[in-house]
Amino acid sequence: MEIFLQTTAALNDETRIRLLTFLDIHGPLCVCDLQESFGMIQSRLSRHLKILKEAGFLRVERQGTWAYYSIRTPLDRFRSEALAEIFTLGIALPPLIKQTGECKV
Amino acid sequence: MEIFLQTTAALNDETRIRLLTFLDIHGPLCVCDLQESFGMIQSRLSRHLKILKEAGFLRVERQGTWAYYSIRTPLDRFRSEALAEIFTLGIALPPLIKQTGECKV
DNA sequence: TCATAATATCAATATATCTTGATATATTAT
DNA sequence: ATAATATATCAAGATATATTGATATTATGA
Repeated sequence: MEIFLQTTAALNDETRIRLLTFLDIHGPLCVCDLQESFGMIQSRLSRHLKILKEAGFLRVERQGTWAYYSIRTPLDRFRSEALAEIFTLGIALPPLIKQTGECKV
Repeated sequence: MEIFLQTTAALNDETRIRLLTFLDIHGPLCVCDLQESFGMIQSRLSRHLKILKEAGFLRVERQGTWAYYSIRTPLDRFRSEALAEIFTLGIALPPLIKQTGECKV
């Protein structure tokens, strides 16, 4: 029950839905890329990414000080069906702003 | 987006998860049956049933003063996958206490 | 080691959701 | 119409979650 509610809680937030679709489209991105693209402050992003990771949607690859987030594969049936459902919604996303080596955000 | 969040919000509550599984197992039940079985006060049940109905999980058949709630069929892929996921959790449920005609709850 | 940059966590406030008790609505029987 | 029953809704307090700004942690390079 607990793990299921963790999953549904993760899905029950507009910011996290947008992050999931964005990461699914644009592949592994570091926090500062997302920060620039979404115009959000870092602590807010970090919190939402942690929730999505702990709910089993994301994986993190650390490269030095950077943390690259991407959709975890393979996803189980429920999570991948949720992701598929999200894609039918036609959510408007910001353009990707990718940092070139040095971030300084 | 709004409809999706309505669905995830409905799934993001332990009481509603238990109601969903219970209704899936025991078919159409009126509020007073659920009230007796779960030992919950009526207003609480009514509220949760409304949320599940508006999120597309339940349908209601009115028969006189009784309102019979059951799982809506057919469910779309996301909702039925959610229901399937719930069943893998092995949630403990109360025994069904069915009213015999007159309710008086 | 020290400075800098990227990310994570904490504390406080704001917002949303759940529960309860009271009240309202609707249907049936007298 | 009145009374009784089943269900729905409302208002208030309790609990949980989101956002923000500040601080802590971690890794890199001088």
